[in-house]
Formats: sequence, C-alpha cells, structure tokens
Amino acid sequence: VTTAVASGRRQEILDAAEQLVETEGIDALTMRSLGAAVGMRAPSLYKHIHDKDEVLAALQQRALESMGHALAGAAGDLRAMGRAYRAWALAHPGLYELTARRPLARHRLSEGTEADAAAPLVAAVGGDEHRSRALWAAAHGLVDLELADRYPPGADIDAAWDALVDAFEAPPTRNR
Amino acid sequence: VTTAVASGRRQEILDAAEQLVETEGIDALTMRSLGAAVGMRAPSLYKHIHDKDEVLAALQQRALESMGHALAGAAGDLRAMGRAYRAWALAHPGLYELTARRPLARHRLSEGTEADAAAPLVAAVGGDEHRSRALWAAAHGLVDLELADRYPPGADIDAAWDALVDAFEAPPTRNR
DNA sequence: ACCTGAACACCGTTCAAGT
DNA sequence: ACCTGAACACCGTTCAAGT
Repeated sequence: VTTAVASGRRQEILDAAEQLVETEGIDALTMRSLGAAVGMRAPSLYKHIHDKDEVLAALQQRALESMGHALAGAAGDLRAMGRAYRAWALAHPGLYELTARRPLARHRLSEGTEADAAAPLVAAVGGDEHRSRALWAAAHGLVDLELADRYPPGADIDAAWDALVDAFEAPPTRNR
Repeated sequence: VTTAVASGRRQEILDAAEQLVETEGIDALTMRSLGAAVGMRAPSLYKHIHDKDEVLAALQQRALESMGHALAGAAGDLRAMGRAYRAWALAHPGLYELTARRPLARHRLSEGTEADAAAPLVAAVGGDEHRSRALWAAAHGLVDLELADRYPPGADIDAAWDALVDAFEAPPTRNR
C-alpha cells in the first residue's frame, strides 16, 4: 500500500495499462498482456504493483483528473459542460467505463480528486448540492446508455441532452 | 436461435440462473455453478441452451418485464415512478445490473419489450420523446451510481431524486 | 436423447528457483 | 533486486464417448 517513490518501472506499467485500455478496451487489460507490453512475464509484474486492482485504481485516478480538466474548461455554461462531459466519455470509452462503471476504490484515490472533478458542476447549478448530484447522475446516465448502445436505433441523443439541460436551466422550483 | 417449445429443462435452467443472480450476484452465475444448480455438469447445459449469452439475454427479458410492471403500477405520478424505479433496482441489484449495465441483446428480445417498459415514462412527461429519454437516463444514472457505491459517504440520495423530479416537473422551457 | 470426463485456451495469483 | 517457469484454482466451450 506504500505508494513508493515512483519507481520508473511502475510508471511504465501504468502507462502501458492506460494505453491498453484506451486502444483495445478494458477486457484487453490482462496481467499477461500487460506484462508483454512492458517486456516481462505476468508474475514479474507483482514485484512492482500489488495486484490488478491497484492498476485499475491508478487509472481511475488519472481519468478523473483528465475529465475534471475537460469540465473545468467549460465551466459556467451548463450546455457546454454537458457537451464536454459527453465528448470526453466518447473519446475515452475504456477509461470512462473504468471510472464511472466500477466501484470507486475511494481509499486508493488521492484526497480531493473526486471533489475537484465535481466542483465545476456544483458551481454551474448555483451551489445546490442535490441538484448538482441529480444532474451529474443524469449526465452519467445519458453517456452510460450511449456507450452501452442502449438507445433505440435512430434515437436523437443530442435532443435528449438538450432536454436535460433545459430541465436544469429552469429556475429550481419546489412544487411538491 | 429457435426459441423452442419451452422444453421444461430449459425453463429450469433459466429459473436457476435467475435465482443465482438474485441471491449470489452476477459473478456467481458460471456455467459450472449453473450446472450444479440444476443437477448436471456444465457441458450438458449446451444441449439445452446455445451459450451463456443466451441465458443472460433471457434474464434481461424477464427483468425488463418485471420492471415495466413496477413502473406501470405508479403510472402518472412522476415522483412515485421515480420511487418505484429506484425500489425495483435496489430490490434486484443483480438483475438491474444485467438489464441496465450490459449491452442489450436486442435481437434476442421479444418485439416490444423495450417499448412496453418505457411507455409509462413517456406518458408521464407528456409524450415528449426527448424529455422522457433524458429522464429515463437520469433515473438510470442515479440508481447506477447508488448501486456502484459512487456517492460520497453520507450523500442524501432522496434529496437528489427530489431535485431530479423537481427539474422535470417544471413546464418544459426552451430557453436556448 | 441426454449426460459425462477430458481437454483446450484462457484468467489472476503464488512460489520456488535462478541471476 | 529483478525476472522466470511451473503450478493452482478458476473461466467458457468443444468433443468423443458412454447410456
């Protein structure tokens, strides 16, 4: 569990793992393929990393940071943030799946990584924690269904995003 | 690909598969465990079903129907439908994951299964296809994040659902 | 017609052994 | 200190063989 002093070899392994997920998809990341990518056999990997879960957690960390930057670049404009979120996910489907569809290894993430990624969204909906959570979940749901190919053929996904942003741009009513 | 005449043994296998997913989770459904549950070895299963994907597709079909009924029972009231959706998912986490987090084997589903499940939702948002799609995705996202344990500890998930319903109960504005 | 054991090509991981 | 091959307990699936 020691994060170690960035042993060089360890970084190589994580870089190779990220590239495997990006180019071949999440299922292509096996200990044997990862070993081959860095020029060793699978058992040798365990001298540099604890287990496969640690590799996955490291990729989650990287992906959260990358996505956080993409969102921050669109800060303030809800529609632009929606587009940025969707664009990042479609550009990095493997990493998105890793980050959004697996249990977060929260104890392995650096402090604040999660909050940093969410901050621009919270600001954009006026600081309402619950509204921002609902919007975040909705964005996740739209992307998730798209990546899982769950929309009926011919569905107008752009229009669904517009409908979402429209719903959340209206002033927060409490008509309960 | 012939659906066959409900050979009895085939139903037994699907029933056992459903129970395995419900009680032990999705990873506990292996061809070997499934064989054991119906009293045969894994290879013998292939005399009754084509492959594991066919079993999963059959469970998706059953789950979609069950969830559709749950939603129909709350038809008309958006807040009640949200509660029904969430309640169904939390009561059947294994089946929910199967149905909502895996690519739909659409070609294996009975005609109309998907549309039937979605119909009450479309009606509840006044027939707007895009709004209903956004709301459906949002509900999925909220449940998905909850099941994946992705909310920060202590998050008020009820309040997030309320925020979602509030946003979609406001009249559809087009302030673009 | 139905079920079997043996086998194949995979997994993640452990461990004794080599350098 | 680092890497190896062999092995273990798993996967889904195929297939020849038994009844």
